[in-house]
Amino acid sequence: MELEGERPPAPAPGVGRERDRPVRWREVRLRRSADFDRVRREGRTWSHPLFVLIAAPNPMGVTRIGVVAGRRVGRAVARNRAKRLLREAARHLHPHLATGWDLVLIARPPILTVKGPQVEAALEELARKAGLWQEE
RNA sequence: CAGGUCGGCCAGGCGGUCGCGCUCCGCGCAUCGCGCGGGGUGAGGAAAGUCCGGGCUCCACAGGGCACGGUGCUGGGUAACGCCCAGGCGGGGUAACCCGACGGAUCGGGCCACAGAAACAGACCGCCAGGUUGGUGGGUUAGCGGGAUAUGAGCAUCCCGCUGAUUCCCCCAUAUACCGGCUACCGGUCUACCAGAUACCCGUCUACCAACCUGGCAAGGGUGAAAAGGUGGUGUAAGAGACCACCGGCGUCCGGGGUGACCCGGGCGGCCAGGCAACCCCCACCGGGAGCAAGGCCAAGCAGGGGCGACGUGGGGGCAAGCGAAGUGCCGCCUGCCCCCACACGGGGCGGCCCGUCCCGUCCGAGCCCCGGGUGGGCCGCUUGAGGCGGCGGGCAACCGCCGUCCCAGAGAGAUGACCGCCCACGACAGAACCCGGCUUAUCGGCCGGCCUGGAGC
RNA sequence: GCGGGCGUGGUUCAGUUGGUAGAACGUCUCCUUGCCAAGGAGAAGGCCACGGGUUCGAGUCCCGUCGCCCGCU
Repeated sequence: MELEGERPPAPAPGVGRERDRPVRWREVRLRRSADFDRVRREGRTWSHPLFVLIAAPNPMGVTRIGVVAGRRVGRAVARNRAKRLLREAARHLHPHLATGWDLVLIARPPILTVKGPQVEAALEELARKAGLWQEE
């Protein structure tokens, strides 16, 4: 399912491969408003009915992930639900993602109709399209 | 048992794997801090909407008046409320029970479309009295007169006219005779006088209809959401609370009950004239402004520029320099700086205005406006509180007091999720962001209790 | 957290002392033209966002709900 054509720059080399270790989610979160703005301004976009993936390279050697659910998704309960599903999927699949990227996941309303594994499958599909997927 | 009504409670549960926020203990690295292991704890009845009320924090705290906003039966509860409890009154329901912005309409302004005579004061139809003018049909029958036919003449027969407005019949008219309907109209039904003379003459009495005029009336009709107390009687030309009886309502006074709203009984009064104050308004009571992005501390960083802007005046004091032939003293004059007082002006506190008051400033300038620059990190506030539970006591209750006991989320891109198994029989509305008390709205289903109505059985 | 505004025909908007809801454009029918457009004549189309209340009567006044938009910090 490798996508041909132009591809984002290769991940920074020489980063340790510690995929066996459980990911410490709090260390790989994208937190600052400036980071979100930078990714959405400079990054490339891949979309899926459940959510949208935006990716931009960073020079830090780690892959950070931010999660967004706007008012279109629903009220507070619905937005929390959407962000939890996206965080859980990202946490599980983080070891398979290329390093040195900042990712933003934007929830769409249909995500409320599915369960966890479908979100993980959708994230894997988008990661493959973006060329960020690394088979173990 | 069925239906109804009111109140209270629960908000899927258990187990396993991988994860999250906070916190405690131990160990390790070891400056903050980080990592590992273990324990504890972790969203709601509405956390929601932000419709009220407070606490807390900062700003401001002589005060007065006027605005503005809110609340609106009474008493109580409370930190406070527009909330709650109890009671009163009004309305709904067979009942339990539920609902009610529920002060004032004889201080004033305003509004009440259309219809209707009139919407708060009146007369369209109508009823009554008086006056003026005009009118009251036809038939039959009778009388009288005339004529025609016929005859000697008459009677008789036929025709016409007049009279009896009244006795027999018919028709017509009449919105207060009655019934029905599409209701000032239409249809149907009923009634339409009395007396008197010889229905002849004279005279008298009197009825009815129409139009108009003058006056009286407010019963009835019709309009409307709303029209002047209701029923019966007296009374009158016709009528009317004009008067009377009973009933209903209003005002006022007295007596009684209640803290009070209000209720009960009695007397008196005129029946005086509606509704809307979620229209203005009046009355009573309440209300400073902002909000945890409040506010405080630490660290880091930066760069300033422009515009508007009040006239100042008088007095006093201190210091310094100069001048008055001389003088480190005294006095006077003058200049500069600083301070105080009074007045004027400008600005601010003072939330909208005025008075008043306090503070700052008046050309080295208070304050205001515009442009530009830096930061957007950390800590505190931050959860022990009008707190939960249990018991006792007070109170009809809301609630309050005392004692005991418990600690029960504190995040900061923002913590409860993912997967599997089982059970109940499939899980609704929905996520804390400073904290409480209420209200309102959303909500699958289940449990418990009080009361009411109906039916059945003992 | 605090504050403000708006929901009316298909669309854009009016609508004051509360009294039968209007305009423009659009739609439809007819006329005009060989045909279309323009033009002329006429018509249809609204539970005034929703639910209660006040009033005889509510688009309008009061309370609540929903949706959309804006401002300040």
